Amino acid sequence: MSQDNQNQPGQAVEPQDENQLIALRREKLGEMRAAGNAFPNEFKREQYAADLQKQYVDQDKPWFDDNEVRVSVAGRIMLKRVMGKASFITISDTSGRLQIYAQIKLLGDELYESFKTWDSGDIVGVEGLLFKTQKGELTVKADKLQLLTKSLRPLPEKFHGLSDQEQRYRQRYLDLIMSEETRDTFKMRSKIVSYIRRFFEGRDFMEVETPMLQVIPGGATARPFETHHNALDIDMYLRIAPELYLKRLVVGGFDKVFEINRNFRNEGLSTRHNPEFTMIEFYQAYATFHDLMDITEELFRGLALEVLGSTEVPYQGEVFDFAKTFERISVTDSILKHNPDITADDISSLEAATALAEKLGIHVEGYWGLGKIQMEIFDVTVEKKLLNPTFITEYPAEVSPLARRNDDNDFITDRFELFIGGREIGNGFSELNDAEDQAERFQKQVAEKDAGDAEAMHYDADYIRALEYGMPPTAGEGIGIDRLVMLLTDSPSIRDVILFPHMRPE
RNA sequence: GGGGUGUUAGCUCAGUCGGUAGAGCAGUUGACUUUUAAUCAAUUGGUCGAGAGUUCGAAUCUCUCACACCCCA
Repeated sequence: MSQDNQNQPGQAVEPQDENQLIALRREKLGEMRAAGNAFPNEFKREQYAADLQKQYVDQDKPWFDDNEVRVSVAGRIMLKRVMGKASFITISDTSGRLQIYAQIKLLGDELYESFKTWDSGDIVGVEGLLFKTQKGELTVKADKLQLLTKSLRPLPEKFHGLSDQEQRYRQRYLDLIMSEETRDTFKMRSKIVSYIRRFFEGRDFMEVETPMLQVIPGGATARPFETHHNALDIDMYLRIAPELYLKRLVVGGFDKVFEINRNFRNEGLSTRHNPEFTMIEFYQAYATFHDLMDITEELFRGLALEVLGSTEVPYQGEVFDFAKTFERISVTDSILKHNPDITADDISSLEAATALAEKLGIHVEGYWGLGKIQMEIFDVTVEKKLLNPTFITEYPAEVSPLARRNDDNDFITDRFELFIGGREIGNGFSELNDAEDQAERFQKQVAEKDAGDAEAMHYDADYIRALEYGMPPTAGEGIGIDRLVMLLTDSPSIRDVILFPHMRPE
């Protein structure tokens, strides 16, 4: 709280969207202030709504006549039905909903009259005995009732809720109040992250934290956010990936490490892109990209079973099968498989591939090699068709500056990307641990940067130095958590799985 | 960056051919002691996203801008 804020309680700054409804609630709050402490905090909540619903689901109405169950619950008033000398309200706490019965007989005239002025959205504490209504709904017969927090703003319509998407993203708190579906999505997200963490911990991986503020933004090809460190007087970047730091740790002898954290990329916003997004990256020494594909299948299958209870993953009208072995197919084979009119010759020489790319409407830059052009053709003609989980392998070295070259074919690397629902979900490879090759690849990246590729990598001399000490054969992978959560929660937009997605300021 | 759609009461939405701005919910007042989106009666509430233009007259037609959503690059 700002110290120079001279405003006294109750004389708050006039909000711009003040209206009749808010004004009246402010008046009610004013009366509460005059009557004593308007924001009491000594109420002790003892039970959660959902626990009680679960615990007493099998007890019938007469049971409660013989068994006194006294509870103390608290939550937000979502529904209110006043019938003269008795009322029902439905409150919502973090676990679920519970009905409260308020009678003038039990509460007394004064409290009951006051209660009738309370509004939906207000937060209340309730004590009383449990019973079941004629329709069998578990209800608390309130003998103590206290308004804990006055809500000054009216809630959205009780039946339709908040449907304006912009408002749901900008005022997520309101979306969470109104939508069980939204609450479930983020509970699911928490479960997913928790499962992933346990999965790797259970395999002796160590969780680490590496710099988010980096002097050289490395580990991926993307535009970084720039910032400045005043004391050191140097420009710094928000990280686009943790990769190079995690591999330094493998050099240091931490054979199995993982990090779940945010990356930042200074790019456009879309249903699949948010400027900050969450990735898990994990690295395992003495493993290959084949091992990673096995681990990934195991992880995804386990996750689906854990959070959905099934290996069939419904998504936007499709169903993806996580039970079957994930298809493994090379970049070039996948192009041929999904495009009967494209021949192997069309994509095996720079000239032919360039011609094909241009026919597909791709703007080919002069510095692109065959590998880059193949990937562009793949992006346009294959990616969207990869619905069931598919590992695409044999990525060109040209577009894989950190991956180990294939022993039999140095045009390609021991790398894969995982696609589900037509979207890239993961990217992994056997790591390039040849310091001299890595130095050359960095130099090539620098040349591409000079040639106009703003996303090309910087030369990271300390990373080369680390590799020169020797990194054991290692494989590493990154998985986009947000896109994974989208899949498992059947969410069409990345904004639906990020609590506070980035929007243009109001 | 390009295209499409949208923006009307606190919320969910109507608004015909350009002719005085509508409903439901919420709110307010009254009735009602087992309701279930309670019900019944009455009633308050509007810079129609912003600006300009056409017109006797614009929520409605035209243009510009803002924001959002969707599609494409």
